[in-house]
Amino acid sequence: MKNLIVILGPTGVGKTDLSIGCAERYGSPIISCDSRQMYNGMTIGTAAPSQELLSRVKHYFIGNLKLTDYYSAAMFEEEFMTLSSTLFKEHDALIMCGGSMMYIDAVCNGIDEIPTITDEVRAKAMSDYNELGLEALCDELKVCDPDLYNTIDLKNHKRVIHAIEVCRQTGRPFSELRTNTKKERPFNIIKIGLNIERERLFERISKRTEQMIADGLIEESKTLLPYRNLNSLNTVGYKEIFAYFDGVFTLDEAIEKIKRNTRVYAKKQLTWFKRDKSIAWFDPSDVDEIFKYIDAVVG
RNA sequence: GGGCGAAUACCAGAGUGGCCAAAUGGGGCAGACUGUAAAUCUGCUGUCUUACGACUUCGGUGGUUCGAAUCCAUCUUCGCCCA
Repeated sequence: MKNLIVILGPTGVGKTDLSIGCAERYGSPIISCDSRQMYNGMTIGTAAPSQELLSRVKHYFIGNLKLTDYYSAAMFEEEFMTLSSTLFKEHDALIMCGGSMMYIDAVCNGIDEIPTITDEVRAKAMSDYNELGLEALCDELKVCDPDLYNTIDLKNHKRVIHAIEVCRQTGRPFSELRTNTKKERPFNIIKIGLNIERERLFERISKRTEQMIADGLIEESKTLLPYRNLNSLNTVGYKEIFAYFDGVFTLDEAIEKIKRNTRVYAKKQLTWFKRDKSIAWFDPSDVDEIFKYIDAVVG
């Protein structure tokens, strides 16, 4: 049986360093699982692996998308499955590393088959939301998918809009498309969760943010400014700098906001991961212990 | 030395006799999550494990009042003004 070693954890905990060590030990490339590092041109702000690391170990899904590309967890699942089936021919173990919770789950558990929404349906739903309001969409959902209406977070417009899009496009209730089943994978999954004391994590986040500024985050943001309205740039690190360009924040304020929003993101990641009982947690500095744990499974 | 103004929960800041454990924002904490997820959304945030409940708060002290964060006296600190 092949093994997928998943290295996950909150942002800034030290996943990249460990992934390099693991990759070299198990002779695997690294399959990144980071929804923002996939975009080309966002390297400083997303703390993407350095050029040096990239040349040392083969990485997938780093800078492979254009800022304008549409992408989703389901697409990642599909691409991952294709890629891994190829790579497993030559490797017994593969390393996947990243903190995008939903992408990790899409790979490990699968995600239901839902048609990609067409531009027309999407635009119509968006304009309905803007003109008629969230309540109107909720009313529509109540009729076309009562089950979902009763369980969905009706205050979360993104979810409601998407539900409406699916119902309209398929002519069927969104909830019917949800199978609630975990997909079988042709490989074992070993989840290594990395975490450290919160205070230390926040300290690292703070330092890393300062480093990003020193490394040229502002210059990088300048080149990305024309794309600021794209979803890819709705990303911690860039939006705050854009606000600084706008004069909304001073630079210091923007930096503080980045640190704070990164902390919030890290906490959100931990909230998500906490639910997953299949994760084995380690301190990233306990490398020997981590290797021991993986060796016991991989053999 | 004299005059005026301010003091509110972690911070900022509303409230100027009962509807006030006290608006709002920030921050903090917790949570949700099946298609742009580093997104989006929710709850809690004086104490009492839970409260439709109880108890302690609005610089200190003392008073007025059935009732005070709100009124009076006085003290302390801070800011401004006249010396």
